[in-house]
Formats: sequence, C-alpha cells, structure tokens
Amino acid sequence: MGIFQIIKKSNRTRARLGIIKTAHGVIHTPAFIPVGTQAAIKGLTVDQLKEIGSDSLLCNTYHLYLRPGDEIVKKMGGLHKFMNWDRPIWTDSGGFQVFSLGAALEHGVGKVANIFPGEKTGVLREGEAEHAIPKKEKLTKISEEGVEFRSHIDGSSHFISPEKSIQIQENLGADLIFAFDECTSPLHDYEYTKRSMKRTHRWAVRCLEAFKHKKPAHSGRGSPNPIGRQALYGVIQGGVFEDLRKESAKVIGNLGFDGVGIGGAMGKIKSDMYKILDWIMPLLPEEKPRHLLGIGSPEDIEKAVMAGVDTFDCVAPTRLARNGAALVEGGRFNLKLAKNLEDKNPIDKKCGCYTCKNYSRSYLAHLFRAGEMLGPILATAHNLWFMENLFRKIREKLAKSK
RNA sequence: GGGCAGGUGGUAGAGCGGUCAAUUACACGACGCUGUAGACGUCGCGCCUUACGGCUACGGGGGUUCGAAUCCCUCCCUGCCCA
Repeated sequence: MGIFQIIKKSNRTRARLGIIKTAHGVIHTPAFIPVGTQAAIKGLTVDQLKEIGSDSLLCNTYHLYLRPGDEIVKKMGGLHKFMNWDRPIWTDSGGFQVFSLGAALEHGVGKVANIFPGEKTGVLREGEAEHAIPKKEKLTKISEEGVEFRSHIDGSSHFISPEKSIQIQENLGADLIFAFDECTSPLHDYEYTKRSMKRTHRWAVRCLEAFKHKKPAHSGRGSPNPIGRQALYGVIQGGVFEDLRKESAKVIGNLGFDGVGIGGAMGKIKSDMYKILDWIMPLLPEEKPRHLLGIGSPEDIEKAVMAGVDTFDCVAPTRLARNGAALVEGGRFNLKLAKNLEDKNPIDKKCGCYTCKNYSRSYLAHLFRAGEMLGPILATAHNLWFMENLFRKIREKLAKSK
C-alpha cells in the first residue's frame, strides 16, 4: 500500500490533488515544505509555523549528523520530540551537500546556473575545474563506496555512504526520507553526469537494501502510517540531458521506492527545468508522490505543478526573508529600502499574514537597518505564509477544476 | 599669555615626499540568493564620463621641490598642561 492518495487529477495538465499519509498526519498536496536544515525553521517557533499552516517541514541529514549528532537526536526521542513538531518531517539524505560542499564550492555555482564563471559558457569536463574560476577548495571526495566530507564546521573528516545515510535518517526518525545521491553541477558535462547518475542508481539500490532491514517506525499521534514505517524516496538525476533524465526516471521510478525525488542540476535557464520535468513525468508511476528537490521560486511553482510535481522544498523563501526580501505578487519587495521608512503600509495590504496584519513597511525597514532579529522573523513569517497561501490557492483551484 | 598634541572622504581612523582619489572598518546605496558553510554575498560610495580619461581634493593661505595629505612659514580651529 502506497503512502500517496490521489484525490483528483487535472484533465488539462498533469497536476494532481492528493494527500501523503504519514505516522504524524497527512500532507495536502501540492505542497510547499519549508526547510529547517538544523531542526529549526530559522527564526520561527513551531507554533508560528502551524499558524502559517505548514503541514510538514524538511531537515537535513548531513547537518544534524554533524551537529548535534543523530545519536543524540535519537536519544532525545527523535526529531519530532526534539524539535517539538508533531506533524510530518522530511529529511534530505545529505546528497545535496555532496554538491554544495563539492562542485558548488569549487565552481561557485548553484543548482540552476545562470552565471558561468570565467570564459566558460557551457560545460565542464572532469578535471577541468581549475580552468574555471575556482572559488574555494571543495570539502568532498566521491568514490563508489560513498562520500568523504570534511566538516564545514571544524574540518574533521566524515564518511557517508548510502547505508550510513539511511542509518542516520533512521536515527533522526523523519517520516519521509531520501536516498543518498549525488546532486551534479550544471557545469558537469554529459560524461560525468552519466557516470554520476549510474552511481546514484547503484546507491539507490543500496539504500533500498539498507532500508529493507529496518524495523517499522512507531506511530505518532497523527493518523496511522499506512505502511507502518518511514517512507523512502529515490532521487532522479541526469542533469539537463534528455536520455539520462529519462533513463533515471525509469530506473528510480521502478525501484520500489515510496516516492520519487527529482534532483540535480536544472540547467542554465528556467525553461531547462520545465523541459526536464516534461521528459520524466510520463515515465513515472502515477501512484508515487513526486518531490521536486530544492525548487521553490513562486514563478516556478505553477508550471511544475502542472507538470505533475506534488511537493516542493526550498530555502529561498526563508533565506530571502532573512536577507530582507519579501515575496509579493509578481516579485519581491525590498524591505531594507530607505524610502520605506516613511511608508505606513504593510508589505502587502491584501496579505493575511501576521506580519502584514500588524506591522508597517516603515517598521520592518527600521528593524532590518537596525539589525534587529525581529526583522528576519517577521519577514520569514510573511514569506512562508505567502508560499502556503500560494499552494492553498493551487489546491483550491485543482479541487474546483474539472 | 606660555608649552604640548592634533585638524584626512558621512563617521572612526590609516597614510608622513612620488606606486594617493587616498588602507581599513562602520554607515549608506544597488544587485544577487532555488534539497541552507548564508540574519549572507558581490559591487558601488569626491565630481564629470558607458568606458578610456579628465577635474577638484587631506583646516585656510603662502612657500620648498621635477613632484606635497606627507617638509617649511603663517593664520584659523580643537584638546590637554602651566600661568
């Protein structure tokens, strides 16, 4: 029995309305999942997050393994108890850190690379990194067995394999966990991306194997988990290459995971990502929930939902908030601008969030300029409410549609 | 009245003959942020110019020098000490 129940499918697009069932309650999809890497949504209490309406949140395996340590979290009764969040939790496998502490550091790029270093306008062959403008020394070393990380905190060495990632994630005790993968860089060429993808596939099999032997998870207070254990998502890779993406979709989609994550480099421009989604969606089993890893700019959401994505996680709304950018209809609003100091209006008059109901642009500008922590807090509450509201509208629209 | 120490860009504070439109920090401004090494980063910040470059500048004035924020004289101002 699967964890996903489709309530309604759009006739015109691949969009689905559904619920993901976990031991800590359901997630109404399509859904945005706020990211709380270190078992905390930066700046918000869980009560604030509940008031915003988030069904679930996502934490990070690598970060929690390093600090405070997954064994500690386990001793404290698991992530839910540790962070006082009784709704569903996801954990990312650490696969993204293979990228963010590796190629991303080295090349100075992100998942969606619209800026290429130096003269390079295209791909990067393996070993060619030194010709690009190297930003910093990478902290990872990848082998068939797994990935050696040098801790970004103290430089100490750590080795994470697919088996280790699963074990850490079991200790953490999230409801929905991810297979360990390598998130490749948009600068990687076809050959490297292909070899990496094949390895990610082998790692996927190893994750499933390690996962099989795990004991059923004890149920939380929410509705019973239909599968009586954590749910494991596999991750599709393949960069921007059509044959690789399709191959990965078929392999990961049929491996016996509970859900499918779509990860990796999403190309140079936005349209690349939509192309990738269109390639892989027809190849994925309908009954499995699909998660688009790390994507969540408002402008990306609707198209991805129509392409058939069920859930999204993204650091952008929370990070942007901390950096002084409020999400508004059609773009962003810079909270730090001096001219805001004389503006009595809220960020958005039509917004129903706590921040907009109670505070002016003037006050927010003051808080940010003064370096008061309340600024990022109020901005985070606004941005997450904005995302939640965006998805609520998408769900309502799907529910009403024919 | 006498002695000493100082006056540098929005602020603090380097520089003490050429490499100085002037280190650095803060402030200010613009931009960026997509599975969080991020309440962060990049850039700008005398004037004109897209740029090359030009112009005006280190309290005021006057000198020395090929060349002065840097040396000399003088005036003004500030702080401390003695009368």
